[in-house]
Amino acid sequence: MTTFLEEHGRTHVCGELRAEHIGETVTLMGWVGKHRDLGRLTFVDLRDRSGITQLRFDPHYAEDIHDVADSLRSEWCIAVVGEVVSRGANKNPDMPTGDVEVLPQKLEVFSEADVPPFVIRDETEAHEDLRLKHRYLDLRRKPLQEALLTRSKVNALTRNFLIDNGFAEFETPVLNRSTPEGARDYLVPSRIHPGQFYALPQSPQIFKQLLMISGFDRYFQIVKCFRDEDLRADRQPEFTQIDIEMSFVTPEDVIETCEGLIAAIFEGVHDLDVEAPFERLSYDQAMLRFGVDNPDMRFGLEITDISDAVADSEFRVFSGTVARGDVVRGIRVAGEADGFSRNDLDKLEESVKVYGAKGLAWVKVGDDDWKGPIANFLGDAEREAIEAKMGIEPGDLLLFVAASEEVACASLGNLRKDLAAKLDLIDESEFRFCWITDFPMFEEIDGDIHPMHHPFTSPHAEDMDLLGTDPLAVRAQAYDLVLNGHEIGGGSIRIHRQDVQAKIFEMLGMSDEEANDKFGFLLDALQYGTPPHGGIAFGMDRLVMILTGADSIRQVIAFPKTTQASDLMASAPSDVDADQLEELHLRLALKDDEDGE
RNA sequence: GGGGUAGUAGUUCAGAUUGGUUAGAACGCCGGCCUGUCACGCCGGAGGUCGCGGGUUCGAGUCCCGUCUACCCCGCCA
Repeated sequence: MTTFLEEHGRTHVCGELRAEHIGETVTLMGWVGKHRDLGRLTFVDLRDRSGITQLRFDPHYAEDIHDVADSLRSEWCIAVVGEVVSRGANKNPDMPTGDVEVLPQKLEVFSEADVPPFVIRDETEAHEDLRLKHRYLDLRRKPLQEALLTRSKVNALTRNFLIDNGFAEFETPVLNRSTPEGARDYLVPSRIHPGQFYALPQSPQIFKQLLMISGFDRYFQIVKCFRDEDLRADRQPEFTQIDIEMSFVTPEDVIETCEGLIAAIFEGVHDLDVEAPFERLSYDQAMLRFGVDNPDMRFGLEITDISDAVADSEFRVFSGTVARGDVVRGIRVAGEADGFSRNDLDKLEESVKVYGAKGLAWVKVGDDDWKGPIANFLGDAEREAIEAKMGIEPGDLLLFVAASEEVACASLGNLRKDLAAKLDLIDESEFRFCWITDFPMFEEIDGDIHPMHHPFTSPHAEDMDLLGTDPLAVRAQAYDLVLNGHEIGGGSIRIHRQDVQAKIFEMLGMSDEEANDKFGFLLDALQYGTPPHGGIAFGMDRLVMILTGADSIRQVIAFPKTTQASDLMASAPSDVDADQLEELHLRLALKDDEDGE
């Protein structure tokens, strides 16, 4: 006996049939969407990833399959053989295949389906946790199918562009040694080496540099990376980078290549001409004007420093802050003096307190006077000075934070985003790129110096002398690509001189012994004729998220994890057998309140 | 580690302010009718550990304490 599939191959997909196919006999395979039973006449929407075709079961045509047709239920996987016919006067202009329907003469049920836990349709109301538990069903929905197909397209466009531009793709180890800097590592115990561990890569950074030393010139890899840190809407513990490295290049060369790649991706996905070169902003400028190093440039609401204007203010909160060496900065919200109630302003104040601000001072600019709790403390001279800096008009709302530079930036930077959302200032169809350049080489955390990017980043040539005297003033040859307020890529020119690399390790508080233990292979390799090189890594998930208009990278990852880093479908992580632990030379040391689940 | 929001039929929610008879609706599901539907329509029906544990009370979906899970944010993310 032959099976249905042996007798009938799929001739078309469900989104394909048009008026021109009328009269053809076709074989379609897919899933039952809606079935509408009108008594003797039954309509079934047959769905696959290409779209939907309406099947019409009419006993005049095939009496013998009508009972089976009536028994069809949602999400059954079936096949039909039938004739494509016109819908005549009953065309459905809302669907691409709406001119036609298929009259099945044969019906094969491959698999029946349980009633799904949520209805499979484009717009679902089901909560995300339920959908994650049955991800294979959620992935039947069109928005997720489109997102993953876009992701596949980005993969292909990336490979094509880079291969065409002389890049070669290499794989690097997933099982690697743990290195001290950066994020927390995911560790893998070694069975063969008792007590020792591999680490999963946070990025293939050192390996790609070693490939440059080997002479491969132009490397790329689309690669999974792992960081054991807390999750966010745009952060997963495993994520995908488009990893790129080039030899004999300046930052300009890397940037130019990236702009070409991005343009190719946007053209391929959205048929959109991306304007290059992209806007550039130094890190200092970005922090001053936007408060963050990933500014959303689709709207204004820039931040203004008014410290000088209020240094001698009667308003002690302002003058005292400036006297301490901290800053007073503000945002002018044009024409919104009447747009915010006292209650609204209280809410804005709560939102800046999250970032450490003590409060949010506000002024409503009237036609001939300023109003608000602090207005009386601001004299004419101060008002004029503030006006000169912020360009004030009657009807404006002014918002101020007095705090350390760090807190002022963070609070106003995020207030700026909140305001834009509230005032609906963001054009969701716009893609606005910006390079952030000249990052500081180091940042100080609790008195210790840490690399802002990573310890292989090269300082600016002209700042090299500052390494010994004023390390916090040293600028790095590092650049981030920001799109609509998301960092979608970051890279740098790397250190190619062994003595400079050793010096950086030393500055980071690493002894020679420690540096040799952890990075000896890199320091050795740098001794053998290292080309100047640099590169970048793009966050694929974030890029696809923005390309598809998703608001979380979970929507563009086939099987993502929850904010507790769990896979609700596979129930990972999980306990393991005692035998497995034994083999790996591991013994659990759980505290009383940890039961290992 | 911290802050916020949510958890009640299969699903999405209402019910909680003011503790009190039998916890409702819509969608979905099941059955019946229906030959042009495409959010099909009409009639009928089934379906509940009110997240979990404890407490207060004559009585708890409702009040109190604890806890779990999901989401958003801070910290963290070279």
